[in-house]
Amino acid sequence: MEAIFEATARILAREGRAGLNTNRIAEVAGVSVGTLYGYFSDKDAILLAMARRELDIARDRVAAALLEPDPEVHPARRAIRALVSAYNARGRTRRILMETLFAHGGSDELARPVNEIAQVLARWSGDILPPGPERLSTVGLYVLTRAVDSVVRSATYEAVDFMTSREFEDELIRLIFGFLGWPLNEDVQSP
Amino acid sequence: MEAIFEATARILAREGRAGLNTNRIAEVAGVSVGTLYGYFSDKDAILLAMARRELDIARDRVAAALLEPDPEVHPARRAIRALVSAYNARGRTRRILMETLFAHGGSDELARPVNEIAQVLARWSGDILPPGPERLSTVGLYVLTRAVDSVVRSATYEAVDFMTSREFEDELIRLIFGFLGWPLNEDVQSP
Amino acid sequence: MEAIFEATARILAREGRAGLNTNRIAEVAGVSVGTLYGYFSDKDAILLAMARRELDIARDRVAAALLEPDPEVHPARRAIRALVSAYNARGRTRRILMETLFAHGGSDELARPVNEIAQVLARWSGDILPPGPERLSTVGLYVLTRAVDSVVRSATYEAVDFMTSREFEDELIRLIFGFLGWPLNEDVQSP
Amino acid sequence: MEAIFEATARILAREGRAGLNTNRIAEVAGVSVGTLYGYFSDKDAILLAMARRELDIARDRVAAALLEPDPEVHPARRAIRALVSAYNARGRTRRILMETLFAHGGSDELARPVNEIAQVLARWSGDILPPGPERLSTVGLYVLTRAVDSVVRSATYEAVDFMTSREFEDELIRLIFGFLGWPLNEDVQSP
DNA sequence: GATGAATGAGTATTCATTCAT
DNA sequence: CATGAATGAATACTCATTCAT
Repeated sequence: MEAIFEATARILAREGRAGLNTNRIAEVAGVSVGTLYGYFSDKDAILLAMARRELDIARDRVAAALLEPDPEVHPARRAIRALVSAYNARGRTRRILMETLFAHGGSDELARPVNEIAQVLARWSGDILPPGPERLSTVGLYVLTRAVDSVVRSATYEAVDFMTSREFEDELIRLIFGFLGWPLNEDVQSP
Repeated sequence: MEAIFEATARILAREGRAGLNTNRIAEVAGVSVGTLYGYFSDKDAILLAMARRELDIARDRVAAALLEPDPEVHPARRAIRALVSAYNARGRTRRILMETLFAHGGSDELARPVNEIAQVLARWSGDILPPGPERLSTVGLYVLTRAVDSVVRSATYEAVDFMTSREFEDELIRLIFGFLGWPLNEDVQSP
Repeated sequence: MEAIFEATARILAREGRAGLNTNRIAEVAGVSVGTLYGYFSDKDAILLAMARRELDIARDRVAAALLEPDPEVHPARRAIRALVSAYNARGRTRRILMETLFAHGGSDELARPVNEIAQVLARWSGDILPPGPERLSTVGLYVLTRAVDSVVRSATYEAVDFMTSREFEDELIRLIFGFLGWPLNEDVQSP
Repeated sequence: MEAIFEATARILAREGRAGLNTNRIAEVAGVSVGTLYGYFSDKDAILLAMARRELDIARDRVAAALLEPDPEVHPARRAIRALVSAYNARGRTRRILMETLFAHGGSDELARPVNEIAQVLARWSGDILPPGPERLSTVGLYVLTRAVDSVVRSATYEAVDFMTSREFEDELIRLIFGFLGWPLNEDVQSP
């Protein structure tokens, strides 16, 4: 039930995890507690389902941004923008959802979307990266993807004011290009 | 009371946040609940105090590593090692503590130690970084410090097996050097 | 609906009263809750109807056993066998049904079948009992019928291993004959 | 806590099992729910503890009655009186307690006090019973003790009006003496 | 200071029952 | 007649916190 997700998100955003209880969710969603338990086995099941959906949405957006054929903007920049906008929406709610998923042993699930992006990149890097020892190892891919993902995440949670600024974007580009050993000017003109 | 911290850490590590309650802490610490409330105003006050202590310890270690005059190992590598070892200890407990601090609006506090390290670096960069546009802006410093800190944090939470490997260290070095535009060979010989 | 009775009995036998709920009954019976409420006004109505049916069946069997013209086996022994076999089937289910009936103020109903048997005996005793003070008073009849009924019931609930043994039968015969002042040898040869 | 037992008994007597809930018990007992859970692990733990106590009390009274050296009244009659008076008090409450104990698999416990009385009788019967085949077998003892116990129990639950009458007592005596093959006149003069 | 028995507000969850389709 | 999604009152149990000893 979309209404239940909506209600949960609203409560989480307004009052945090402490203000969240099943009766409240039902009330805000405009359904009865019974109905709620008809759709979800558990209080946590709601949070978990939301977390997974959130994760999938972000992954899809980033993947789409990467693959989208826009010659004007460098794919890395497009991916960063998608990531920032995904994280920027529902910051607090998102954070609680991810914590819940994590607390339920979902480290794998949390990591999966990032890994899936990493795979897209890996398949890609053959065509784009200069040959040689610079080829990304598993650990290298890990460091790169986590770095980008977590810097954006941190910025969300700390609610920094430069979150959507061009400068933040540029520094992230520098992080990626620097790591890959690419010359920066290649992207400099991107709008 | 150190016993209280010890007990809290033990419970957190063994059973997670769900298994933590004041009566339990008191019991494990070998004191009475009353005593516990003599030292801490609140249940969360315990967690908060622990979180802050944890944060300070990590910051001190990283700062010490940076400043320590060991010509053999590059300061960046020393800092990374300090960071990894700080995060590697008491992973789960640490995570819960930080979440609690965060949930209490302590984003600033969570960010402070990283910022303090950033300041050490900033003061430093004048001497080390080549002059020019590469000078780190505030945002640049933010991205660099968060990137390193959060990659290590992620690796802890995901319990990756290469956590203490040389390769992981090297990739982090690559992340830093690449971002700063430093040539990698400078550090290659570090033991 | 026979299916409903069947389902209820099965659930009761397998999981006891705690596992019994209307949705479950409907599911196991292969009908919808709505249908269930078409046949019974109430959850308890199901149990009550079952209890009454169970009671009637046992009474009929015992009465039939008493009246059946088998010169080989003494009527008392036949009645005991009928009683034991009635109680022996669906022990747990039966017990819960009777408790429910009782809880609904059905002491009278619970007692009725036993009283009806008592009446059969009373009509009979004129022909069989020796005249005199030994004639059974109301209270006497009560004690005799309850004694036999409840000893068998206890044996069911306690699941004693001699439930269907000849010895148990003999001791019950001794209880009856002794109470009535009949000489035991009269029955001794019964197969 | 005696107050908790008292409250539970009162509620059970007035409103039956349906009206019994932990908050209510606490309220009536004049304590808080928390306190209640300090003394009992569970709602059922209260009922169970009460049931066991009730059982012990009845057993002690009957045993005492049997052993008490009153030459005026026959021991069997004294035991019956003790039993009737034990069952007569708190009929409904008692019934619910025993059902609970039974439902928790306590058939053994329910049977124990009766068996203990049976043992008292067994040790005794050597001195009193005429020698010969009339010696009570295990099954015989079972039938006798259950018969007496359950007739009285039935009378309680059905709330018969002759519960405390001399006639009921006499018929129970007849049940016992008849079963044992004792002549009835032996007890006829008992007051 | 230390103790720990007592408190009671708070919450997840169940399940008999209804009624629009 | 049958269905089964929706209802929501009811209830066992937890645990942070207090305060008389």
